[in-house]
Amino acid sequence: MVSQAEVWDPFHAGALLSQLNEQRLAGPGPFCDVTLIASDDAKFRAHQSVLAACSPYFRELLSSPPPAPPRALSSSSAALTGKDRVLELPHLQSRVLSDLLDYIYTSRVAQHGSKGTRLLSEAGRSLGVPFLAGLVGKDPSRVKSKSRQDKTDGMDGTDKLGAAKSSKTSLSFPLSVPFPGLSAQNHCPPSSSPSSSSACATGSEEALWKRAAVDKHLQHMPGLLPISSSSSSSSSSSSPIDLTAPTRKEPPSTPPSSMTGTVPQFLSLPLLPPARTGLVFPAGGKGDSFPAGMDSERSTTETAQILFNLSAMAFQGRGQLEPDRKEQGPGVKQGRAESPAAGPGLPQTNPLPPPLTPPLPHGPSPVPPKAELLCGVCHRLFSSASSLTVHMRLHRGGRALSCRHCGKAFIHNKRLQSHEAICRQAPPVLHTAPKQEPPDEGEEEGEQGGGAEEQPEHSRVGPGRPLKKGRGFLMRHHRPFPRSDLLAEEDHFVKVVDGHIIYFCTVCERSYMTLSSLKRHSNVHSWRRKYPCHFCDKVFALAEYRTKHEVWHTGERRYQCIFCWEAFATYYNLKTHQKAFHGISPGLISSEKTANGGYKQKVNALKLYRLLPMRSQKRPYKTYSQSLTDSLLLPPESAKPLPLPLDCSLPASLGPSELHSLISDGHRQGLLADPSEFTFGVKPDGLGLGEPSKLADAKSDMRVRLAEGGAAEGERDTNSGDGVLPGGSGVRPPRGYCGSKAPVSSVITYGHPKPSVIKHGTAVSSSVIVHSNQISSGGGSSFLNSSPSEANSNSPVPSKAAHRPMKKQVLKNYVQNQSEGEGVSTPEEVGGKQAVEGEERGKPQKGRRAHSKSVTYTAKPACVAGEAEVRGSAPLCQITVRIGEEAIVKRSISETDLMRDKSPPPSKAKKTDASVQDPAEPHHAHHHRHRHRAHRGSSEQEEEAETWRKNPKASKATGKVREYYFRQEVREEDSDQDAEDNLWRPYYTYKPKRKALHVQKVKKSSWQRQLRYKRSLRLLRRAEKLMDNSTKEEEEEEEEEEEGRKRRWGRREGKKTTEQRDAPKRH
DNA sequence: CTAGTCCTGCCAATCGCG
DNA sequence: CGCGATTGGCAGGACTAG
Ligand SMILES: [Zn+2]
Ligand SMILES: [Zn+2]
Ligand SMILES: [Zn+2]
Repeated sequence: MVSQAEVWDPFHAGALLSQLNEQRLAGPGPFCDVTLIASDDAKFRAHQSVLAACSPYFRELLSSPPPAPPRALSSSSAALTGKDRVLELPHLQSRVLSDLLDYIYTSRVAQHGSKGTRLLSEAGRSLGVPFLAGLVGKDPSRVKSKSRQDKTDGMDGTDKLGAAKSSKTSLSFPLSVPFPGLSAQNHCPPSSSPSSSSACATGSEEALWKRAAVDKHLQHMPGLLPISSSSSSSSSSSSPIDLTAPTRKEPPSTPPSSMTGTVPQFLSLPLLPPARTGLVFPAGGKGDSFPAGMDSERSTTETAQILFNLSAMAFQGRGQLEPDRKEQGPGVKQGRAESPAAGPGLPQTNPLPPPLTPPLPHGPSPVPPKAELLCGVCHRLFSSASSLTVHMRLHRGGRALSCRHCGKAFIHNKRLQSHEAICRQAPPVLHTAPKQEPPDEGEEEGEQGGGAEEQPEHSRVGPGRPLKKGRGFLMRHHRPFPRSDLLAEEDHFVKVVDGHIIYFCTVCERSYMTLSSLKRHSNVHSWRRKYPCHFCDKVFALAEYRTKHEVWHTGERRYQCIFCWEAFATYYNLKTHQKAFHGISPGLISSEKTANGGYKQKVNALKLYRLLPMRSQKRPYKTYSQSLTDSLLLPPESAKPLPLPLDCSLPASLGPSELHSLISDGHRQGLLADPSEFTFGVKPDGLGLGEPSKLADAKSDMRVRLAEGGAAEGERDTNSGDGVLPGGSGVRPPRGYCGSKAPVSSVITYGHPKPSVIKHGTAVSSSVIVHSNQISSGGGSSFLNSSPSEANSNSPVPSKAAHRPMKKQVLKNYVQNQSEGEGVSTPEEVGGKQAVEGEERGKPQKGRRAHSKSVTYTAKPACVAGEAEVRGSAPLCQITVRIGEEAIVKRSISETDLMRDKSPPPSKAKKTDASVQDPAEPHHAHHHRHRHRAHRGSSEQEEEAETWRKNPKASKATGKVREYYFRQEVREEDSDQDAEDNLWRPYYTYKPKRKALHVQKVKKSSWQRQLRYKRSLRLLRRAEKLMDNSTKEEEEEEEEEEEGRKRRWGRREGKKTTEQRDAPKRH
């Protein structure tokens, strides 16, 4: 077929195959359009055309419109884009399927023992892949070298195609593995990379990775593989050899049109970079490296044929295979011009060139209901298929990447790349270790206690390995104690740079200025400790994460804006609010941060917000920030019970119902009314955490009063609203969550009147100008909430906690506060001033008199910032803070400008809505699927905690109940499978931060060197570990990371930031 | 791009030990 | 009480998802 005049690239087939293989292994990229699900639910990504090209079975399957069932499946198990198909292959185990795909994409067959081979062979028969079918009884090695004929023999009836192919065999295409010359770099020159999509590495690293891959291939495929005569190539008509055939047929529309069989054509192939062209006759080079000859004999393998067949269509549009689908882009079909015969891989059934006639009803329906745009993994809903597709990367994506050396699976290319570099370096250890998966599996099992997921097959790591489900991954986190310990020991290494000690995580190489930070971080890898949410099944690696997360459940809003008194759930929300409504630039708000993103309290930082005490005081002490903050700005106010913590302030006398009624009237439904308002405990609002709880409303007044009253009472033991959280919802913590009960210190010292002071602004740059004189001390802040309410009768908390005496200081302060309370400006006052703006918000207006000295903060609109004032433009808002006892906020700004317009950010509305329905954190709602079960941990603590949860009362007996109560971190041992599902994981993986490097900018180069050195050390360590059988740890960790990484990389691979960050690390 | 999460330096509070 | 080791809260920039 190839015309004599034609020039052909002997390496094309191999390179193409290689690329295709990479595509599928790379995870959910734009190229793979079918997901295969093995009996054990393992999922594999592949190309429809490739599958169809090599298996009649797939061809048929894919050529027909997706059956309804499949669809369902797709929606549930994997989100797919319209084009994507999901094929469930219940008769194939993941391992077999993996091997099958490996074969299809690499021409190689992994030997897994007779059984494995047998299974594979069976699969080959059932799928019509002669070569595989013929594996049984054949010597693997031989098999490899076998010619097509052999394969043909094995074929089953399934192959309709069978016959045809042989003829074509004659043409040989070296399956080449990309010869050296073709190395990835060539394919994807960094410089040119941009054009290359996923297939090509965008970055240099990627290039390396590819190169590695190539090398690998070479190793594995030293010679040319025999061409299998397999029938696989579906179309008899299409001769594998005949390059032109397919191409020529192409319809005008297709891009691939270029393929004419001539050299140029090849060039045009998307997969192969132009560079390749030059390769056309790598003559010299290739000959050397490859035995070359690309004679007919060696040349093509079955896969090669497939590739050839595909080459024509591959990029025309995947649609070909799935002509029926409407979803495919409109353009998709166009590509398909060829007659059935022409398209090798194409199902003859769909000759439809007719893009026109697309859709079958059941196919992915043209317009899938949105309902279908549901992530099968997390159940999240998406508005568009594309978004869902992207999202799915998070779940499945690139699990399939595997190390060519050891087979270890990775989610992200980068990770793989780095791993391979290492792997190559330390072949002995790493290579083998991974393969000895047994340990790994064993470990999981042991730890998991029979996790549902353990499937030996899955555990295998290697190319084409099944994607593990989230659960599977998670499970890996569990390590036996011993290991963790071991890990712990090696969790870091230290470097001294310029006299500074820098701690590095051995796992991810992130650097830390402090050991404590590193240790804290290391748990992310080791999961030595787990911090389960008290409300849901999520588990976190850092206590802080859990704490923050729980806010979603409690609805607690601790960040109060001093300008408008609105309270927010997170600092972020507060900041956003102030920026939007008060024109305050973050910079002014407070502390300065360290180069690393860490934070350093400024001595005279001015805080424009108040941080209310944590409702669930896990730690009965006032935080550093609190004291500072309060002392600075809030002194006066603090005296007064803030409205926020209703629960705290709520007098017992007042029944919830009353409150409720109060609340209910007014703004309840109003725009402004936010859920937060109704925090009384009556209902869990759990709502918009992001939303400010409006202190100002009418209710606020009430609250204030109540609060005061409550405060007066001192600690109200009887807190009717026990479930209520400050600012928040009445959600009651389920398992041992101790709400306000915590003894503690919520009350903080307040009092020292040190008037900080502020001044009005003139000049500080941004919008707010402040000037503080002496900020000094202070102790603190005051929160009414302090009431140690321990007592809530309801509170599950054991008496112990309740009984805990408040600190003297705290009490003292508290008392003081109480007394001062009267004079202090209350929110009400503020409200009054705000009244202007406040209507919407329903803030009460109460006129108040300012006492003592006051300072005025001027906030301008962000846009106007600073300058406006200079010019004399009116400040958006002025805040007067009275030093001493009360703070008064004056707002001269028109509310409208500030608040109304911006008003409730969209997010607000959303959240509210959502929240109403489900108090739970929006994002993790889906996590609830799996119940977090009791931890079986051996650790006492854990048990305790558990006990508590199950039966709070039971735990009371122990004197330490409280501790447990508050600290439920679970040790590794307790791993619980279910819990694992919910393990927290970052969006991205841990890698050295760029900033860390920045910090040391000057020394950057040296750092890099060090890192490199470090890495080598790490390798050594790893090797050691491996020797110890501790391989898993790393793997596990890596996998975890990988997941995140994959996400990250997937998205940002090409970005500078990423590169930069990596650079130091990698180079 | 925005909204929101993640990370990590810094430090408060606690715990264990003497 | 001091001291060292831990734990984890906080800020706010870095970074991700959508
Ligand atoms: Zn790390
Ligand atoms: Zn939760
Ligand atoms: Zn505000």
